[in-house]
This record gives sequence, C-alpha cells and structure tokens, in this order.
Amino acid sequence: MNPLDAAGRLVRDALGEGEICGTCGSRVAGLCRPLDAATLDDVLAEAEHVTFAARDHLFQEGDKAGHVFTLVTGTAKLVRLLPDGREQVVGFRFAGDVVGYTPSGTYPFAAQLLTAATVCRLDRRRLDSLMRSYPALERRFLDLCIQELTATQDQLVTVGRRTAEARLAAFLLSLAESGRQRHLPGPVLDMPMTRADIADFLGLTLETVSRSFTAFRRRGWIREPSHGRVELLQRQALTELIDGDAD
Amino acid sequence: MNPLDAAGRLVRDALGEGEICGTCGSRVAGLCRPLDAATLDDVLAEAEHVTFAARDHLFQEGDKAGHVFTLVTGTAKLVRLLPDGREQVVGFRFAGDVVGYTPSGTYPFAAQLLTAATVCRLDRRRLDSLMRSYPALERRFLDLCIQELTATQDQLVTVGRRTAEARLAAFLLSLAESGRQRHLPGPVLDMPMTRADIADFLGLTLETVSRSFTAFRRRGWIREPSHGRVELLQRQALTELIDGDAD
DNA sequence: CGTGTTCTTGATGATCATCAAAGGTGGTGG
DNA sequence: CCACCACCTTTGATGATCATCAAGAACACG
Repeated sequence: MNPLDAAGRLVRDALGEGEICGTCGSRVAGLCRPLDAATLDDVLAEAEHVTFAARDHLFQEGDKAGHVFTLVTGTAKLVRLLPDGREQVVGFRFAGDVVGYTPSGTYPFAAQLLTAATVCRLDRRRLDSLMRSYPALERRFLDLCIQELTATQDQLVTVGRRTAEARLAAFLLSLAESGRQRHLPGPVLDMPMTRADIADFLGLTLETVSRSFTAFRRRGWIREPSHGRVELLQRQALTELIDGDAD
Repeated sequence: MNPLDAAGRLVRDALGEGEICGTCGSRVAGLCRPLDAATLDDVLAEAEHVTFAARDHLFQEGDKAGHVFTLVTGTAKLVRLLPDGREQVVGFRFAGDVVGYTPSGTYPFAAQLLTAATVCRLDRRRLDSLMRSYPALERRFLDLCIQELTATQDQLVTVGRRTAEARLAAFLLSLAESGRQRHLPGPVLDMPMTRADIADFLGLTLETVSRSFTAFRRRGWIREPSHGRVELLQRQALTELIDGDAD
C-alpha cells in the first residue's frame, strides 16, 4: 500500500482517468465521476476553479471545513503541527487526488502546496446534499477512507520499525508506485518535496535524509538528474533494504 | 484524538450506551443501533455470539474478510507483521468497539485478543446488504473510519516525533481517555497489554517501555496497584512531557 | 550578480536498541 | 497446597543509530 496517495488514487482508479471536466477544461475530479450527466453539470456549476501559488495553504489545521478540494495540477503536503512548532507530514497529495474531506467541522490537518497548483473547490454543504442523493458517492468516500487508513498504518510501520535508509527506500518506492498509478510513464519521477518535507514525513531530520540520499546515489541505486526529480536505478536493492534492514 | 479506540468509540457514542442486545443479552453492538426494531431482529438473528480465549486470533492478516466483529467483552490488539517477524501494533480495541470492517477482500491486519473475550460476529455479505438498505449505516462507518484515520495520524505524530517517555505518556493518557469514553469510573485503569505490546505500538523496545514505566513510578506520576492496572497520579506532568519534551 | 533557500558534509553526543541476567508473577499439575 | 515452569518485567552494560550543531556549497530567483 502506498502511503502517499492511496486516497486520491482509489477514487481516480474507480472513476476512470483522463476525463475532461466540462466546466474547468481539465481532468475531472474523482468526486464527480459516479454522477449522471445532468447532476454532473449541477455539481460543476457549484465547483470553483482556483489557482494557488507554491507554499499557499488550501487550509490550516483547525480551520472550519468549508470545502472539499481536488488537485487538478500540483502537489500538496498534509501537515499536523506539534506544540513546539515542529511538523509531522501525514501524507502527500498529487494531481487528481481529493483533499480535505472530513465529517467533522474542522480540518484535522493543514494542506500546504509544494508547487503552484490549480484546484477544483466544492462547497461542503453542497457535497453533503449530493451524498444524500447519491449513496454511491458516500460509498466511494468510505472505500477511499479505508484505503487511506491502510496507507497511514503502513506509514506507521515504516516510521515505527525501520531504519533511516529503509524509511527513505519505502518513500521512494511509494513515490514510484504513485507515479505508476497516475499513468506517468518514464523512469524519472517528479519529487517536488524538499529534504525537510521528506524528513517530516519519515520522522527523521533533514540531515539524515540528505545523508541517506547521498548513500543511495553513491551505491548507484538512484540518480537525481535535476532538482526535484529522481530515477530509481536499483529497485531490487531498495526493496531488500526495506525487507531486510528491519531486523 | 485517542489513537486507541476512536473507531469503536464513535459508533458507541453516536448510538448510545447500555442497550441490551435482544439476541445475545449483552450490550448492543454499535452496528445495530440505527436500525428499527424489526430490522434489528433481522440482523441479530444473523449475528453469532462467540467466545474466545486470550491470545486467540479473531483473524489473521491476509485472511478473507468474511465477518465484522464487535467486542462485547475483552480487549484486542490490531497487528501488522513485518517480513522479519517483528510486529507493529496499529491499535487496541475494547469492549463495544467494532473490529474488522474493510471493503477489500482481505483483512489488512491481524486482530489478536489480549484477554478472553466474547464477540458478536456478523457475516460480511449480510452487512453489505444491510448497508444498501440503510444508508445511515454506511454513513456511520464513514464517520467511524475518518475518526480512526485521525487517530492513526496522531499515532504517527507520536511515533515519529516524540521521545520514548513522551510516547508512553501519550499512550497512558489515551488509555485514560478511552476509559472515560466508555464511562468506566474510578481512577484505576485496566491495562491488559504487556510491555511488549505497548512497545510494538509505540515503536520502541520492551526494555525502553519498562524503563519509562519505572521512571514514571519513581517520580510518583503513576501507580500500578496490580498487574494489568494503572493509576495516573500526575496527569499534568504527563501532559507537559508530551507537549514540552517534543523539542 | 547577489541573496536567500536548500542541500551536503563533518564532528560530537544523546537517545534508545541490543545483549544479558536475575527477579517476579500466574498458572498448572503433582 | 506446594512446586515447578513459562512468561513477563526489571535492571545493568555497551554500542549503534540518528539528532544536533556547525559551516560551506549548490542552486534558484529576482
């Protein structure tokens, strides 16, 4: 299970890819797909299409949960804050993923963009009434949520029981899996997150992450052709590190 | 958020407590409450009432997900296995909690009992057809799942960013919160898990957990009147450890 | 071209894992 | 009822992993 994007991916897979959104001209949000054409129009009339700059927040932890977002382009991190100001990244979200659905009144984490992005934003009350009309939509969210729960449990295993290098290996492989799920071809992966973001995701310091990257590079396991990109040259080695370095 | 039992607790809170199950004579499973009397009878006719011994498994990781369980009495741990045989405990479940709902075909983790237990077991297909008839039931599961997701994210923060003692403090406080939610009065908490179970939950070794318990005892923060019980004498100190020791 | 951010690398030390052994507790059967 | 045994817990000694502190290099951006 891929801790990075199981949630969004599930919707995407279940709903099909590559659809063109009648309203915003980009790939249809995972949310809309199970609706018939008339209702789809209805929903999309309500959905706003907004652009954000890198580092903007879609919402802060504790904000009133007024919207559900779908990333059309760009990447975001989901962050929980600690009392002392440090952060734990609880997940990353990519183009096509749904962000910010919660039945409670406030968001339990912040969503901050790593890149400039365009999002489809749907009013929360509108979605709730849609869910009442279309139980299939609710079912979709349940499936999505359980996938995400499973992914978070996987991440708990990684953070709780693996060495620094094994954690990074798990991260890189999940990043590759995430790209594969989005049908992104080619061996080179986009990696818009900084070493600090990765460290906050893996429960490490940025120095340790950097050293692990260096180690992988020196061993010829990965290549970084440019800033923000990686290529996995020895997946087998990364996999063995995860399975074996656990003891 | 309490990582121990948010899932079960939510259902319990939403559905009320202390109901007597017409079929099994014990507190009604959270699942059944939103149903009208006729349907409730219908469901309970299908539910089996089973007893297990301590250390029995309700199911193993990867088993076909044939049933949903509600703990009537007893405590269970939810466990993911690593390739080398070590475990990560992803949660604990107490009387009244629901265990083992997953939309996928197999359980993503094992559920092993810490104590002897009685459970209400409901066939998965039966539940699915019920959910089709009663969207409110599905909604219940969605709320429950998001609560559990939030709890798991909290646990990720604890395991990823806190010291050994702060992790144990967080565990003890969540145990107390869990007892409070179940309306268990009195200052002394049941703690049926071993040091090894706690270690596997917190991403530590059992020795480190034991040393932290000893440290708390010496400082007068906790008391263990007997095996399997704790009393928190200085919650304030435990809370400050969590908030402050994070840096 | 300069400035701020990110990344790398090194030196040092703290936290926690590991290895080891002994004391405690509960359960079982003689 | 006692004794034995398995399991759990505690405590100590040692060392590895990773955090911290520090400084310089590479890079992006204006």
